[in-house]
Amino acid sequence: MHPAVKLRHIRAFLDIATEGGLSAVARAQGITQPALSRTLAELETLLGQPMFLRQGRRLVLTEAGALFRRHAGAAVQALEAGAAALRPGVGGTLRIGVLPTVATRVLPRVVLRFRELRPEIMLAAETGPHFHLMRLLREGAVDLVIGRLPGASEMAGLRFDHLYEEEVILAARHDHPAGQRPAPEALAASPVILPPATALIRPVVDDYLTANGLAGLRPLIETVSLALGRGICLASDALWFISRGVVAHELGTGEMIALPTGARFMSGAVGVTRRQESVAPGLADFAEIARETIESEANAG
Amino acid sequence: MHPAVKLRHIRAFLDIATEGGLSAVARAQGITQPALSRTLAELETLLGQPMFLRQGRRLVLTEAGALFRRHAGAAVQALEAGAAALRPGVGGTLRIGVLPTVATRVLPRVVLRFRELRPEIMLAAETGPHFHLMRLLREGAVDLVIGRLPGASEMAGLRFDHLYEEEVILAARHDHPAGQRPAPEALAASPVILPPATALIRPVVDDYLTANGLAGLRPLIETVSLALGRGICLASDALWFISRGVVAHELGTGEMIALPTGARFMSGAVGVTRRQESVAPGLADFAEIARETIESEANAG
DNA sequence: ATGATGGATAACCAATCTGCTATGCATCCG
DNA sequence: CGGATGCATAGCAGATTGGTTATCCATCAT
Repeated sequence: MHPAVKLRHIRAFLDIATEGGLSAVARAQGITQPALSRTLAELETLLGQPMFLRQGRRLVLTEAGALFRRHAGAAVQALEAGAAALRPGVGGTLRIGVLPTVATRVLPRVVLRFRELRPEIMLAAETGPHFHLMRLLREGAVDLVIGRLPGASEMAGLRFDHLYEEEVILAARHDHPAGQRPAPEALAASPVILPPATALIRPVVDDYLTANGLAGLRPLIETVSLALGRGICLASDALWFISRGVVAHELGTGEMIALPTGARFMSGAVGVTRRQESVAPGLADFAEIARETIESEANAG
Repeated sequence: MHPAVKLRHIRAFLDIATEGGLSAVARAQGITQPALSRTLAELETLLGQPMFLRQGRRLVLTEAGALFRRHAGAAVQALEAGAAALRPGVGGTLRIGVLPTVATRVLPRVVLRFRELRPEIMLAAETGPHFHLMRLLREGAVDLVIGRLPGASEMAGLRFDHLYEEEVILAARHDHPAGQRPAPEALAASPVILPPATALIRPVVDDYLTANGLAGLRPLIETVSLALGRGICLASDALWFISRGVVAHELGTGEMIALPTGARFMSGAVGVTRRQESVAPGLADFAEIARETIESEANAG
């Protein structure tokens, strides 16, 4: 691009494009119409082609103009967002929907890091079953949902950024009698906790059970709640089908173990889902911070 | 943002950030070090806080600086891309991976529209089974893949933008004897064409068959090829499990029909998959054009 | 320690910018 | 048709810009 293009040109261009005329914009900006006219003429010269068709006294975007407008708009928006990010003080609220998978391990780090970088933005977390969160997302009541990839049928108008891959495991208390015995065997002998029908991982678990001749198995209870599931597992011989992330902490401390299922069958994508056109304050940063956090962790681990 | 911030400031800032020093940048830009020093100082004043820590004679980005850098970088990139989009002449090549679903109906329109808007960019289309295309995408041999959402396990580092929802249907020639009889019944009486094991929709079809007590059904052949599948269907009583988009044209002309399956079970997301960080020429425009095309079609239809 | 390197600051200045007014011309609306 | 509205062009002027040189100071490497 010609280096003489200035932000002033871009701003003027964008205003004119939205307004559809010079005089109104000029008045609004407190300058005269000729000044603005010249600014626009300059830009068109620098870019090498007209941005508007002069139809009578109306200005309508050329194809090239419309194309450039998109880019220019994005550019200015990015810049403004950058400056806004620096301004201390209130920066609005970023509302995030949290699925259980990420609540234990990933999200705390992301949140802490986010707070460092964007202290002016308040975070509000909403939890619940995925369909609830997806509806909130669609309605605009939350700005993003972080967790497992939603079902394909729910993705219209949404955008998904992948963070990492995560499996469903079969968790038990550390001194569970099944020990290292293969999972199907253990499943027949112990009470089982399944994810509820509303959970994204439930179909995957059902498939596994069917494949191992355990279709129709009657669970002790259905839950993905850490507090509840863990409590039951620790106090009994129960086995729990759950995303690894949910019990990552307990696996780390040795309080719980993952029984070998003999298959890495039950893995799925975890990431950030947002509305495609959303520009909530800090959203882009949150997504990027999440990615960086995962990455650095992967490299460290 | 303070309106006195100029592109010059931004450019200088970005250069300094990458270089890590003033003198080198000043030399490279053909200006003196004091000039650049002042430019930077101005920017920091306008933004309200320092972008660099002066550690000895080294300049290292502050947290705020790093944050702003991301935004600023994106902004400049967007602007440059916009200007580049206007420049007529060679604009590089955008290599797209095409899955069968979109080849018939959606992609032709998108391509034509893209050609209008970005005539300088050459499009090169690659087809094949999805895992092949995903590998090409990952390796950088294609810039995007358009079609059904890839399996979760393949999405690491990728980004997915949803375009529309599409079902798998059971297609047959228009005067098929099964007529409006429910699909499960018809399936027992006719040869069946299934998608190959490498196709994304195969598991979905298998689930359907299992649910209808037809697991293990032996297909006439496995294919998602329009030419082959259509040829066989038209010349026989064969029934074909295929994404609606593949035979959309034939459904439109009445040459083929969709048998009622009594379930909208087999739907899935269609969209654009790309590397998260990719900035191939025209990529963003292609994705946006695809979205607009779908949208306008949805509104029109 | 010491010379070399790199950044900050100050004083200065020419070129450019960015506004203005005046004016012309086309179009739209009664 | 005629007045009002809106864009383009031209000429002009003050403010600003964006560079310069000179100088100082801190740090780093030898």
